[in-house]
Amino acid sequence: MSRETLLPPLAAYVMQHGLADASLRPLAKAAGTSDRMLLYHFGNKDALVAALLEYLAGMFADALDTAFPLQRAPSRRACAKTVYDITGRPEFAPFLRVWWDIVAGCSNNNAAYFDAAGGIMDVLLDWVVDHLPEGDPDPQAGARAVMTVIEGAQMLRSVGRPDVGEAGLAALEG
Amino acid sequence: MSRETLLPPLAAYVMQHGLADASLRPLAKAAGTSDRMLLYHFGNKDALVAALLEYLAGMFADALDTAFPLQRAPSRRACAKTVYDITGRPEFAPFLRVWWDIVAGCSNNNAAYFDAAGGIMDVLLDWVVDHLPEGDPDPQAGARAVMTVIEGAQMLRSVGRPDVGEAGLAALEG
DNA sequence: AGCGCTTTGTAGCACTCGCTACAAGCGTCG
DNA sequence: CGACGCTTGTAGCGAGTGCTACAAAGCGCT
Repeated sequence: MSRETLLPPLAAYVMQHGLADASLRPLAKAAGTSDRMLLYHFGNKDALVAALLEYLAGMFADALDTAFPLQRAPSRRACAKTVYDITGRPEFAPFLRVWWDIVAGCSNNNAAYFDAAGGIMDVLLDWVVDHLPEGDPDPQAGARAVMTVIEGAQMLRSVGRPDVGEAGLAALEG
Repeated sequence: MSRETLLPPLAAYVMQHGLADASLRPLAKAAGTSDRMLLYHFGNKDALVAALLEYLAGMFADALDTAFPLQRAPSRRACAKTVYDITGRPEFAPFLRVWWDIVAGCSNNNAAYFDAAGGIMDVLLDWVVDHLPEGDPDPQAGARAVMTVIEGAQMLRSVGRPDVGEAGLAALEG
């Protein structure tokens, strides 16, 4: 048993139950150990969560690449719509649940969450840049515009107002 | 002492400490009572939270109207930028902290949070409709586009990537 | 005054939380 | 073999959780 062995089942548990109320004993049970051992391997809960966040960010990046490989979108709007649709698929729901826990943690000034969130956004931003149309006049600005609309639409979908976000997606120019 | 007397100090406490880890005893202390009395007046914690969410939604609507009265924006983009700037002011930070707790709660299938979030989004949507330029060709669609970008930009600001969201705001057409 | 109702205080329940003290098992190496 | 260090189990601590049992105030009513 090591961190590397422990992280996958721990991440699976978090994806199913959310990050906010993941406590040591249930986590340990999910990974087939005891809270005692989690603390032995990670030091304390904060370090565990930090390791978990990093691992989950990697999982998210992999999942994105698997779900939507190399091809470029025909337009900014199409790129945004594609990401929106992909992340709306059931297999992405656990990621979003964790994501909103992370965002909430950021607003409560949790440094680890803040770092993780920034990293995840950077990964997603790069990913969008690489999937923008070939001839986009300003891929950096384009990716930012696309990201903003995607995230807004995802949030609105999460709170039960998908129509609002989808109208926002449709209004994206380019 | 009644619900109406209790709610303001309770809401103040939640705005300062977040909704996620607000427990009965600290809440009661903030309101000058005991956990025993909170349960007496509200029945149980879920009902307390539901009442609190409703009260906070009202506070948010009032705060919006106070911060940005009746005038209309010259463009959709300006309208979005104004809301973004207003909600970036320090006095709105507590609302956003609570807001992300609510969104996270929605992703965890908490019905009370879901209802509150939907209501708040509807209020904000109506507010945006009323502040769009006079001659907007399609205020409903416009407000939705504006909302999507605002929320995306707010989220990106909350996780430490304000530049991304602001580029998104700048790319809003109209 | 005495009754009944609403409001309040004290104390406690059973539980979970993160974390730790202590010791037993374990394989490795001298 | 024995001693050592890495890994693990058991048990528990002190604090906090939502909630409840019980009783005592305060109040208006007849």
